[in-house]
Amino acid sequence: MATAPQGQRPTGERRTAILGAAARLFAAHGYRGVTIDDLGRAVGTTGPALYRHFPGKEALLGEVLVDVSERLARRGRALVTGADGPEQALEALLRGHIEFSLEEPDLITVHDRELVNLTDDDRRRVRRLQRGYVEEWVAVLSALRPESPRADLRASVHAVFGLLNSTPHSRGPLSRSAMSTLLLRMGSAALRAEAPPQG
Amino acid sequence: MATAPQGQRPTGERRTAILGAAARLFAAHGYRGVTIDDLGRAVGTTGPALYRHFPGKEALLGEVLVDVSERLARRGRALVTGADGPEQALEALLRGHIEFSLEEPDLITVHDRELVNLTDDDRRRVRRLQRGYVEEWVAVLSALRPESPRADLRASVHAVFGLLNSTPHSRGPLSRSAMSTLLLRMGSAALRAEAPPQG
DNA sequence: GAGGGATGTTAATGCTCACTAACAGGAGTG
DNA sequence: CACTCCTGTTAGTGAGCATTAACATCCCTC
Repeated sequence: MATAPQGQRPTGERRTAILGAAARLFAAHGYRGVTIDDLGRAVGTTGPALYRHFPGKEALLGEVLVDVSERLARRGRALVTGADGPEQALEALLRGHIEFSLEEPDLITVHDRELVNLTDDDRRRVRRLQRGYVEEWVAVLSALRPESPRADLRASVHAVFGLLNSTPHSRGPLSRSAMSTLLLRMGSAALRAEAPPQG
Repeated sequence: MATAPQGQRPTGERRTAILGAAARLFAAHGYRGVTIDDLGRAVGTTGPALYRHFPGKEALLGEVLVDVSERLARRGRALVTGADGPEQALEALLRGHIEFSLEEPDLITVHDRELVNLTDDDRRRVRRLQRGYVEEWVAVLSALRPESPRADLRASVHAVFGLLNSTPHSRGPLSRSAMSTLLLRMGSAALRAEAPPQG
């Protein structure tokens, strides 16, 4: 009646539009604060139309989170293997993560906040991917300071993620590039400071 | 029938028990993932008994978040005014925040995550308190490096909060004191690194 | 020992919301 | 044209859950 439902191009462009809207809305209102109808409206359809593309709301969140986690993990691996030694690898990881968090603040927000709303199965999957990404960082750090216990390095990496992921909440009036510089500087200082007093 | 509802001591101890359970459960399952009945059960009553102590679920969340924010802000102010110069003030702020986040990880988690579920009114209140706390840090930093724009300092402070607040997610096998040392070291390195290239 | 306030209990009530049913129309294919 | 996907639409349906009603008990004070 309203808009004609024109046939879709080979790529599920409606699908990706839904995923985008989901990320944006989940970031703004939280998973439980967004209804199926909200999501439908955001992509120009009604709520139930979503079920033509996804089995349900949980699956939607699952796909968003698994996808982010995969992208981060894949990118991390690529950056490390492509780098020329651990010093460079670390800088590449920092720059890559910062770029991601400035580019996709919604995904970062949802990733941090909605783990609790996943299916057990999806949560396991996301956790595994996260672990892989963290271990990528830990391996690089460990090459730089072999004397530090892995547990310390792991905690340091999580701490730096917290620092870098603060972006969605705090960029304020700073330009993207100013924020990027600031985070790079702070992040690498934090990681460099992590060595225990003695040796 | 079951347990006798003995008269309560002058302090609303049931009240504080409820607030404690709320913080714990909200941290574990998210605000929307916790029902009134869950909360009642957690303090040894049934759900509706809560309404004898709080007007509703939203008010409960509001009280938890306003309370944390007030405690942080008050403590921040006290530490700064009691300190001997900005260098010491900064260290006191760092130590204070770290202690808080290690002591009350649930409150930190909820504070970070559930802002979105507050009443507009409560959200405003919490935001104001947060702003006050941030400005406390910014003022100290600004005394240390008067040439840095406030906006940069503000972003730096948020970033360091992200770093320090990573604790609930990442402590792992580290002891409290090891984690505390690590965070202090990383946090102050990050803040010290924040100065822009030139001057 | 009667009255009242504080605190609980169980049983509604009513709303929100994910999901399903039933039906419709366009696009490609023979 | 007839058939079949594919993707929509509107109108249920049923569960979950915050909140309220109605009623019970204990403690305190007079």
